[in-house]
Amino acid sequence: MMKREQRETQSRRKNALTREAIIETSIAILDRDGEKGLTFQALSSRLETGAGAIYWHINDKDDLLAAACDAVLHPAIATIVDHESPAHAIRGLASSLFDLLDDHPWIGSTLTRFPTQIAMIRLLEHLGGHIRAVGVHQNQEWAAASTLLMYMLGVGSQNAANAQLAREQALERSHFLDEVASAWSQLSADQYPFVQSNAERMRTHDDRDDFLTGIDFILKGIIAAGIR
Amino acid sequence: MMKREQRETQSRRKNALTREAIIETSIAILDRDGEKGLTFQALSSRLETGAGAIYWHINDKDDLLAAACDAVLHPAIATIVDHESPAHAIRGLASSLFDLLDDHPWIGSTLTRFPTQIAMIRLLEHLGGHIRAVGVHQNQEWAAASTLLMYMLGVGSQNAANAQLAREQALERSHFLDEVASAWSQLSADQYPFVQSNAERMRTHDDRDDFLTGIDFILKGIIAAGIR
DNA sequence: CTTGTTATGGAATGTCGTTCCATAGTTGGA
DNA sequence: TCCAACTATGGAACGACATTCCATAACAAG
Repeated sequence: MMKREQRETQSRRKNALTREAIIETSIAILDRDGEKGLTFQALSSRLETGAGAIYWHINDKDDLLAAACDAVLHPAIATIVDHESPAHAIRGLASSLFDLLDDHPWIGSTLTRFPTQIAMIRLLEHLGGHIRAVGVHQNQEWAAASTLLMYMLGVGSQNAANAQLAREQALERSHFLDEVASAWSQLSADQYPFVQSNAERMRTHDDRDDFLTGIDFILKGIIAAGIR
Repeated sequence: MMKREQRETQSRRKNALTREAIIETSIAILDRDGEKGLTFQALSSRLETGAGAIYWHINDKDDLLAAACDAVLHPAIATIVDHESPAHAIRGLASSLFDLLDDHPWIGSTLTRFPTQIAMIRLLEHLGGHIRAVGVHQNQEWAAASTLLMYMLGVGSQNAANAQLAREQALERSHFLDEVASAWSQLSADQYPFVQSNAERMRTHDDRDDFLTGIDFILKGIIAAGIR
């Protein structure tokens, strides 16, 4: 009766339910229906089993979400190629990560919710390696890598939240941003001159470009702090 | 039967339940017991009423959370004093915001979850005003303000998640970080040289300092990009 | 006092995550 | 071949929760 620990993975039964199958199906549901779509009801009906069987393979829903997150992130991070310079490498990592979080918005909130996940350690490690290659002073390398990571997670969560809100209103993402832009452009120019005058930009801008511009700001700042 | 819209706020009853009282009590519960502590059960028992009465004044739980968020942020942002330079002002705003999110960790996740909140517009407006004062080129002012905001939200969500995990394990925040540091320091130095060698720093570092160092990186990068 | 509106509080509903448990499948030994 | 012992299953049961429903209390105006 001792759950399923780290035992050998050989299936003793045909059509056996496996942890991997559960995670893959979960990812499919998350991608299609978002975070709220992943219920044990939906999961067990898709897997043609009961909730109890699923719990033999996973601890709880948090475990499942963290595993799904890792299953998507791990191979994606591993395949990132090296670049000519550390700065390019960081930019490339950020770029890949953005695309990944854009395809799987649920990762943004999940990754933030379970900070001890191995996926985040791997991200930090990659960032840290490049940061060291840049030649940042040892006292600042941690802060530099953290800053980049926190920024990436911030954008990721934000995109996730936008995707979630758009889904609730059954809107396309672009239409959703259109509505935000309209609302912001109607703000009083006295009270909110900055937001109001930039509202139009919401309609036309490219999230990805803005994100990478932010990465460039941070990189520039890190390097500038280092050479001083 | 048309709920309670924007009608006049005069109470027609003594000991009247008001939206404001509900929000204040919610904030008290959130501060004491975290996000999971805020249930309609807890809320109605504290207010000595029923769930139905509460729903007369609020739309749903999301409405309540957003309102609580705003009720804390609005006065806090408004009282931020001006500083000698725009860069100092941004640093001051960041600093105040950090302390606020540290005192009310639930704001971190709530603010991220409802991006259309007025509170976020106000934050952007403040940041944008200072960014303009710095003299950033108009093409970049939006990206610059967004970068700062995304970074702040990233750190905020992360602190919120840490606080939540610490609460679940009934640990003090410092003990929680201690455990993270221990786990990270036991990582293989081959696979994770950067994280492993910085694990010790987790135990001694000051979150606040790291956060502000990140703000400085970004500011430096924004300014460097502008003067080029 | 009467009537209509505003507001209340608690019961009822439906959806979750999670646990329980009877039982089926599988393996290794007698 | 039969028999335990372990592994795994599926669905019922449970408790917590957000939300809705509804009878009725409190109030204002006439």
